[in-house]
Amino acid sequence: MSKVSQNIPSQYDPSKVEDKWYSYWMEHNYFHSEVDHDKEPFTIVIPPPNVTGVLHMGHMLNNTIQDVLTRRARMQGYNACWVPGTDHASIATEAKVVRKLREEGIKKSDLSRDEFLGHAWEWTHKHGGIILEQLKKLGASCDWDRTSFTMDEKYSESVIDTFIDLYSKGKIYRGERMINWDPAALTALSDEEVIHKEVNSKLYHIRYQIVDSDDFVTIATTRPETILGDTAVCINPNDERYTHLHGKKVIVPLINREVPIILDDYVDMEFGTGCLKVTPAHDVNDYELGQKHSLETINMMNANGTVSEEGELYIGMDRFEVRKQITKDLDEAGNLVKTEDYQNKVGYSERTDVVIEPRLSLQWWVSMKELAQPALENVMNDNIQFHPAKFKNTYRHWMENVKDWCISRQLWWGHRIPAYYYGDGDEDFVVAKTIEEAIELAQKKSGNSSLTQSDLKQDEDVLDTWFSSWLWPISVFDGFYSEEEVDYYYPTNDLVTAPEIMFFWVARMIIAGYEYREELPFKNVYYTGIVRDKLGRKMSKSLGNSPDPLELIAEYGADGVRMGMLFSTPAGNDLPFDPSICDQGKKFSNKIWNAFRFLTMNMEEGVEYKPTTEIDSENLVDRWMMARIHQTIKEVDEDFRKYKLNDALKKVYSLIWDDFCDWYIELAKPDNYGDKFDTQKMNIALGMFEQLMKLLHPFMPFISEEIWQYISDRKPEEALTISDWPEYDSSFDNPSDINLFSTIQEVVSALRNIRAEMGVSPKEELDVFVKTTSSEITKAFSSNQWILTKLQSTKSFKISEAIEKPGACSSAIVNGNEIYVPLEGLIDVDKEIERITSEINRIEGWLKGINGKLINENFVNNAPEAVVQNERNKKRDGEANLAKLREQLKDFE
RNA sequence: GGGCGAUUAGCUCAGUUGGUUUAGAGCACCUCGUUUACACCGAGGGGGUCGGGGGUUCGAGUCCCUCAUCGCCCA
Repeated sequence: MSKVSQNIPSQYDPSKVEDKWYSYWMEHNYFHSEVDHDKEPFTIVIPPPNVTGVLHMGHMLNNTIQDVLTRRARMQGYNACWVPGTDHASIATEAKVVRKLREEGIKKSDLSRDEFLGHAWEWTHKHGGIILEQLKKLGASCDWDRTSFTMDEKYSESVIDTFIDLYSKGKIYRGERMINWDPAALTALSDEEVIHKEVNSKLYHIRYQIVDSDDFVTIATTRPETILGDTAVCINPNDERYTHLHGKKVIVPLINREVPIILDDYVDMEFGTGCLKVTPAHDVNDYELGQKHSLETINMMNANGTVSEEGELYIGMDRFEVRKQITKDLDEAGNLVKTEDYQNKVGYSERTDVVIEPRLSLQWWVSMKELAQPALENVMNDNIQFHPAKFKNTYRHWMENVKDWCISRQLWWGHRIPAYYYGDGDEDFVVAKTIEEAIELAQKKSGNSSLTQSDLKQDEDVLDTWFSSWLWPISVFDGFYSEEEVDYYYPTNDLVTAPEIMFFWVARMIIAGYEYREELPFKNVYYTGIVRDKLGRKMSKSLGNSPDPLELIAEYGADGVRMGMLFSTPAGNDLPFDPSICDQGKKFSNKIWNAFRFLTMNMEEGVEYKPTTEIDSENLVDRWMMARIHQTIKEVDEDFRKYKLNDALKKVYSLIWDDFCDWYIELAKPDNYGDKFDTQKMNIALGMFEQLMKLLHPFMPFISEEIWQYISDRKPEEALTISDWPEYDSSFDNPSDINLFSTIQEVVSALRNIRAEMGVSPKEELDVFVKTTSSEITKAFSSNQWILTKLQSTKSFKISEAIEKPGACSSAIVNGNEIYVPLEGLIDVDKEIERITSEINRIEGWLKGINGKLINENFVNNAPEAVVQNERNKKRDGEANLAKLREQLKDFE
């Protein structure tokens, strides 16, 4: 090291460091990966954020974790490849573009499809890169050359080809079904895009007159407006209350339509009145009843949620207005029996947050049952591991009850469905990649060889966004058209994502993986928690309860934010976020910075320092520090294997702060004020610092690289980010050194404790006597006495088994060794008595428990010998200590 | 309504196959302190009997049952 500096500021300033190193890493292409069959790949594909989105706290957490995994793998020598990219987010983006156009006075309906798409692309190009740029600020070590977008040309082609393939295999079909309709976005949604919320509604009891009778039946409904579409009333055939109604008809109020009373044991006799109104066009269950009993379906609602012509009344009125009005009208007509408060769950659109309408509609579907099989099996048998594993249950439940997937969306932004219609019949269509192929197929299917391109009309709808995202781990490697990359990088290693998209995305990627590569898409899925605010609400832009990630980075540094988030989030647990947790990260940065700064202040001008791990084998402190480093390497590796990232970080944190800063550096300080470090001592300290920076780098890449580069002038190929991950070496991991040093630490703590309790200043020189339990301990303490005297100012320090307890003194016991500190004139007798008495009480309580066990014959006879022996040892040591304490107490009485 | 998971110090969480002490860590809190980096610091300290109840066991925060509260998923 040649850059000796006396003028490093005492406050670490990340803003001066982070951009510099990110640029350096980019400049040297460290994050780029190429196929290299001599190296094992480590691959992560990013969960592609919404192309028009901006970074939120969830992204911060998620991408920090991916970066930690990627950086460590890179250091371990894997060919690390983290593929970034964005998702076109059909509904969300289209909604934003429509809103933007509306603000400019343009209605979507006034534009042609192509014109609209022009605006959408413009928007995408303007906003699409923002979030990826923000990830760079966080330090994300993505291979930016591989940045993908779900609507890239090649990617789009794979989506269309997949559609065609599944259609040809009979796994995609077109059919009229009950779907979830979003009356605001004017599109169908999949089941997963519907959020069920508990709401306070009303249950309306409405009576229907029986035809040719003065009798009535009363039904209960939360949606009275749908009576416009009623085509039956259903009762349970076993319901004796209604036997007299079998075969009768009733009159739908207000519109006076006669509809049959049907019998079906689907009806729950306990619920409401036991009579169910049936509206086959507007309720999933009613639809099935309708099918079963061949009921008429009346589609009484328009796409935008207003009443249609078929509704006969309230035509053009909004559904919720109608609910109010019809209740009033029913009441006036004498049909409203009562209204009661009622809590129920209502489906809302994930994107637009409007109430979903069940609606009968002709859509495209993926038949899921068969496809889901391998995806279910390979998670349950742990071929794909979930972290934490508890999510397997949720996954299984969904997979076992999987429903067909509605994939068509009545939107323009996305992958347009490759179906071409040549007539009005339900089957008058073909599926083809191009219109040329479509013509050929259509001529064949219709038997009409005169069909031309102008007779064909392509489906107006686009595919669900997830129908493209499920190909992500394959398509980003061009896996549908070339084996070269996908063969090497696939299956990927880890996927880091939120549990909330387990079904939307994770499950479907697994399905696509087995369908198209007969192989899992990733080996591990790490589910992050949800970042919440103090009130437990999910942080979101719309709620306005999320801090701006870039401002956080500006305040605490990317390292500080990364560390703060990781520190407080075990895998799968929600993170109640408070910006102040980043403060701990910032403080840690500063601590590291100052530890390093202290070393530089102890360097001699003109000396060439060479960091080394060749420690002074005579020095217990060196041996102990190396042992702690290697112990930590081992533990951290184990934590990574279990995906316990926050445990790993805590261990590195404690190694640096507690072991290295609080003990190692303190003991490395020169004896005399103004002296500099001895060169070899400095080299060792720097060597250790290097190891620490390696362990820290995945978590805090910037400060670790900064210090690494400061320690020595490094060539580009020597950057920390591509250096070797430290390897555990058991020859350094010496438990007896660790034990001895811990005992010495306890002696120091005991002396500090005495000073604190007695109000003795740290500067006051003490006489210290240590009466040891054996000659081995005496020897060990004596040869390391310098450690004790360096950390405690002493006049004299005597160690022996034969120490006679001096007169008035304060005392302590460490592992049976007695420590005496004569404090003439300073001793507060009452305080000292209290100290000893409370210790005696503690040990007596402890021994009581132990004796209780040993007296119990069942314990002595049944417990394993080692356990019993251990209790006996505890009893022996405890009693010995007790005797010593009682002896000490005597002197004060 | 069905399923899953949680409930350990003021807060956030550890606690491995039931057996080292009267249950650990970080943050917060209290006391002292400007000692050769760091007050974004150092030293010391207080604080929980592990949601309630019952059971299994020589022994349970750790296994079983039950109740309560909270969260998530599904209908």
